[in-house]
Amino acid sequence: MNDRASQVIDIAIKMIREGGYHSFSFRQIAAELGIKSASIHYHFPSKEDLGVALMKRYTETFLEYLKQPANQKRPVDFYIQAFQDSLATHERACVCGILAAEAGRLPQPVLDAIADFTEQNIEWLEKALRQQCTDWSEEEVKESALSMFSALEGGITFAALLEQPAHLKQVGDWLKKLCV
Amino acid sequence: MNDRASQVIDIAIKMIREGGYHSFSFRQIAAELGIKSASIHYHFPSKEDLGVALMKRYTETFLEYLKQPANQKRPVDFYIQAFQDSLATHERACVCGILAAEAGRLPQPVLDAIADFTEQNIEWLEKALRQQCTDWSEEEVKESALSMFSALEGGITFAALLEQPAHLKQVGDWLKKLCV
DNA sequence: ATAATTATACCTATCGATAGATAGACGCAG
DNA sequence: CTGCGTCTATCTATCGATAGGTATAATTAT
Repeated sequence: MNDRASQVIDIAIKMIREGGYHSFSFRQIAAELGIKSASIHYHFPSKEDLGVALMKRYTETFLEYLKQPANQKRPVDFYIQAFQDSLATHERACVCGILAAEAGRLPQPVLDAIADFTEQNIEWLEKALRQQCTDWSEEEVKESALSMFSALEGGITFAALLEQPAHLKQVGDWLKKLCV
Repeated sequence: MNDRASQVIDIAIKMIREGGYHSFSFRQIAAELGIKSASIHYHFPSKEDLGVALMKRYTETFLEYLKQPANQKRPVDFYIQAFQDSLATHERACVCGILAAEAGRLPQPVLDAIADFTEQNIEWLEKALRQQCTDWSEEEVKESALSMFSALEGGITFAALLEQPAHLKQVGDWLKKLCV
């Protein structure tokens, strides 16, 4: 992955945060880079290819962020904080949640990449819950991981919509209370 | 609101469920009705007008549904069931959640209509929680209403994405356990 | 009661903008 | 001199929106 391709992905992700998959175009990305749209087709033959590449990078980046040492003690709290940090930085919802909402109009390979992000996040949360809530049953862990992920995705989406980071903070605090 | 305008809204809502605000066009709706796109502009001068009208109808319909007598005993459980019913019927996420994900590219009046749906839902949930969990503090009620709404919106979005209604059911069951 | 007017609901045709995508040429670095 | 990265130029398709016309129904005025 060379620099240019990486720049293209950066801008595409930024644009997806603004309004989803159908809100970024090769022309707009090219314009921002000072090149032509045909040059982007050189790096990513189709929009679908760019969509998949972008989702893979997004997943990698997010999982990499979660590896920070700060998560050692209370990993669930750290995970919740990651959502709040993302909202604070970008003032927008999670790319995965945004794309998930467009499911019916996305190419299958992109859908697969989104599902992969979801799966990996829930797995990470399950591990975190096993570590932080040692007395929980395996069933409790699995159900909670799924539910917490849903709550955070919904929370960040509506916090971004209403331009109220406090909305997500309340959801986060509420979730933290549940794992004592 | 005459028949034709109502039919237009029906189809637009159906198409939004498939892929959001930018996935329905006047032409496609017209084609499905056997008329021309210009005729839809007669009923709704701009796409923004249609978007607002559609969100208002969606909000009304949903709140009307919640008035069913079945909600008397355990209104929170009934609210959760409403999301599962919607997923079972349409096999798609909530129109409000879908549009919320596109926030950055939606006309302000449409955003306002979405925010209105959100606000009314959370208020409904607060009332339901006061009724069902009589020993909760007002702060608990408010935080829980917000969080439950977020969890259900996130849950239905990802359940639709993964084509796994069980995902939403798990979130619902998890939420029900929290209000004993 | 009849004529004139207005409203309704659609039509055809077209606009400018934008989308994703492709073909073929150019310059430059190794 | 080969090939990577970019260019120009263009294609087809679709978008929201508008102008202007038509036929029918309802309303109003004479």
